[in-house]
Amino acid sequence: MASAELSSILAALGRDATARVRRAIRPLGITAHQYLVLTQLADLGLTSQTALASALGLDPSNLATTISELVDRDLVDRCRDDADRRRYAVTLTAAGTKLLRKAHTAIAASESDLLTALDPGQQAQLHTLLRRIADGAELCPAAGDDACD
Amino acid sequence: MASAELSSILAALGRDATARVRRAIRPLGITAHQYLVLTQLADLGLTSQTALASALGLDPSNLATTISELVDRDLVDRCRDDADRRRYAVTLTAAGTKLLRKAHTAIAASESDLLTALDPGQQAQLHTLLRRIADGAELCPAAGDDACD
DNA sequence: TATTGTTATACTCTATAACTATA
DNA sequence: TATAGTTATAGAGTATAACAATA
Repeated sequence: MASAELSSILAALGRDATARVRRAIRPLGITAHQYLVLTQLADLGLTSQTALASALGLDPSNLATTISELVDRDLVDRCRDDADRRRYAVTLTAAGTKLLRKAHTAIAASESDLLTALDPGQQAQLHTLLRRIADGAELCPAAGDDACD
Repeated sequence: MASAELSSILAALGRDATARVRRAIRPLGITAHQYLVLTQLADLGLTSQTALASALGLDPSNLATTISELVDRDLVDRCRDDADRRRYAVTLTAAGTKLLRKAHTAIAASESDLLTALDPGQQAQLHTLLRRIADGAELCPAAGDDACD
């Protein structure tokens, strides 16, 4: 990775990070996609699937599948939005919240060796820079409407 | 991506970066994997497949497939290492070098909007931090032996 | 016995198009 | 006509195990 573009470095580190996440959460019985959705739901509270998809950079068609899996396992709740009945309103269940907490712990433990190369100040700096790119690039915040029940 | 671990942010940005690379090089008729291998070969000169695999963080079994595809298209050259005949010695061909140059150009053009969120100083900083992680984490440099012909 | 690389296979992820239903 | 979501499908990427050849 000697003289690569930013895209290539990000792609390589991203692949490594994804593999790390996958290994860490495998004992919990969820995939990386499922974990991503749970995390995003925890952040956004209640949202539509389109909002979720664009926030995560996933294709809506794939998100539909992932959410169905999570609903089947009672980790998320999906019901029609009364204000716009095309939409679904999606939220975490108590079980989903609980499992997500376990996942966070497992992942945090697994990334410690990633961070040993940086001192705390550098870690914070990196976090800030990455977030700035993520926010600026294409991840639209997307507002969650109300509804459900 | 409000309150996520470093792994999650890296995974998300990595996915985006991979998609960006894929779109950029699609007109050239190569996959992201193939591009990665070409890039790495340009950096390392002549190497074994094991060295390549560990440098890229790819599984050797998948690398075998990718390299075969590249050999079929005459973008890389693969022949047995005389010093250790288990090994292959892999290099870029002239055609591979040429195609790689086009790919670099296409990718550089496609990542400009990624970088608008950061000023030049921050871009350099980010590059440094990511490289430090990449070097420290698990990407072993791997020495390329001599051989071929 | 350990290492280099291959093949086969199963699973996950990505991307597209065609579709339903609501607006 | 446009938007939210679904289904189906094909292609790309990831992971594992079993194997051949060489060291």
